[in-house]
Amino acid sequence: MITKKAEYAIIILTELASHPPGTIITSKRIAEQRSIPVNLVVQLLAVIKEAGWTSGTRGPAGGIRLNKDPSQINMRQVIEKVDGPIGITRCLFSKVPCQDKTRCSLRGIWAKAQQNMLSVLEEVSIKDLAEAVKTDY
Amino acid sequence: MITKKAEYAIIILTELASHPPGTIITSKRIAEQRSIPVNLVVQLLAVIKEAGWTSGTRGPAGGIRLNKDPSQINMRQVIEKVDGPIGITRCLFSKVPCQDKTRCSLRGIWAKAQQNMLSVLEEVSIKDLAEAVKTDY
DNA sequence: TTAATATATAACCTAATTGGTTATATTATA
DNA sequence: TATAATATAACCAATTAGGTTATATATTAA
Repeated sequence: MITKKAEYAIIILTELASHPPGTIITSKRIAEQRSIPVNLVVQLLAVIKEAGWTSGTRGPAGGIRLNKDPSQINMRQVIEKVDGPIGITRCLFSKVPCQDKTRCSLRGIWAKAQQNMLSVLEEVSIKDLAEAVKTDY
Repeated sequence: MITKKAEYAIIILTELASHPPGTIITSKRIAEQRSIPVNLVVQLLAVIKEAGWTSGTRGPAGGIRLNKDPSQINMRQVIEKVDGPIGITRCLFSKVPCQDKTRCSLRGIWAKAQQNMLSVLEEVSIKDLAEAVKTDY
């Protein structure tokens, strides 16, 4: 399952992307705005930063800035960065198909089902999400 | 994630469906044929039986018989019977959408991604799987 | 220079889930 | 009546999810 942490990470990036480019926002503010535990925001921002999508400046007046064009970050990328590789089945994590005939027939089906799911998530960017939120106002 | 138990259940039904209609097979034999722990086969057959797909006769010369046309059982049905309702995200389990704007925008996307996945699993029946295995020989 | 504010990083914790095992009861046949 | 089979329930260890706690480090303003 896609974890809540991955969902939070998407929301955090969306919050950053819904302000003018270059805007610096504090973790605390993001947490308040989106009702996410502050500690989790901080924890997730560390992972997000690892991907190079944001950078942070410390001290008073410090905060987080979005570094990458949000139209170039899609949902799948964020999920995989936070949760690791996606697999709807244990089977899809192993490189080698197993020996059992039925199970091998299944592998192709799992893969197709998963790809159908992922293609939706690949088509939606953080920018799309930020705009969708704005139009809701 | 779709559990190994659900996958096992699919394999068990496929094994039953790959013999002439009405054939009685023991749990032990299914377990050996498909390399599944016997205890798990027994446990899963209890769930499968609940759905009315099979019936068992006890005693020596007893075993399990497939009751339903395997073309009428699809993968999604089996998974949901064993694992319960499917949800790629915690969010999709709650009937009510949450308040946060970003999260509500996400809900529709999760739902679409999940439906794309499920439609694949709905299209494949136990009969399809049993035939796929046969043609592999 | 020091207090306050903010990110950065790591370790820890509890509850639920997964993938199974164990134990026991029941039924039917030889 | 012994044996082979299903039926049912309880149990269990390892992993994961979701989050907290603690501490270090950098920056600014007074």
